[in-house]
Amino acid sequence: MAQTNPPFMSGVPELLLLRLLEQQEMYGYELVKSIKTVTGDAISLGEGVIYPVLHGLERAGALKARRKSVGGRTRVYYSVTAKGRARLERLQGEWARIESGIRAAFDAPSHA
Amino acid sequence: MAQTNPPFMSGVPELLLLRLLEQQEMYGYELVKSIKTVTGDAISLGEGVIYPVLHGLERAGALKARRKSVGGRTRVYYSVTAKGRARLERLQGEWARIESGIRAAFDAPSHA
DNA sequence: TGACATACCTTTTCGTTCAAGGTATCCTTC
DNA sequence: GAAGGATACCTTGAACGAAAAGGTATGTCA
Repeated sequence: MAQTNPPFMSGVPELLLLRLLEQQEMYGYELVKSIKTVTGDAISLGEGVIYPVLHGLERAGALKARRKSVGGRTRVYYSVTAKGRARLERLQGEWARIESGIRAAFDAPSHA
Repeated sequence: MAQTNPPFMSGVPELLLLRLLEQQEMYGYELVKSIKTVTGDAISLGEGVIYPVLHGLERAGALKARRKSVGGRTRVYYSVTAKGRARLERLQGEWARIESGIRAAFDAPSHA
């Protein structure tokens, strides 16, 4: 069934990850749970989405990872770098632009 | 270079087309110009995006087309069907959900 | 004649989300 | 001590769909 690229989701995982990690370092599994709660259950991202994005952002130098053993389990904590903060800011601007454009389109008067 | 899937644009063309055509019938070229103005220049979609979406929506029964000759030129006017209106409503709901989720994430308090 | 706007369209590219599956450890319950 | 669920990491494959670039043709204006 693989319902891919559902409407309006492109770029959203990256934006949310950067936002959450900007506030405090977290690990993948934790981020999955966190996104669901901070968005008030509006947005839910699976691990299959989170991990690739995390790795991609790390490769791009936007995130920094460090391993930490907690109770026999290994966690990989991610935090945002200066480059990541810049990226977040750019993405936020992009989002604001699109969002305002759509709002404008729907606020426009109904007749010609 | 083909910068595909730019952040936050998935589903947006379809949403805007349905919104504009809900208000009055229009043809492709006109929609390209219209989207730029109603969104306050925030969103600009090329013909390579508009036409495929238009055709897809027509095939799906969301739009109805009729050809019209105007000054030697042929225009294809599109209007929204009942099915299209339902689709627009569903998409609007989707958009509202995502938008509210992101707003919630950014309104959340900055510390743990 | 040339240039530009109008008006339609298709093809190709490729990034990205998602579902599904895979491994391993820990904790609780029976 | 077996079973099941939660925790925690990860990869693969598919499919979608936005964008760029290119293509055709007519009208208008200088």
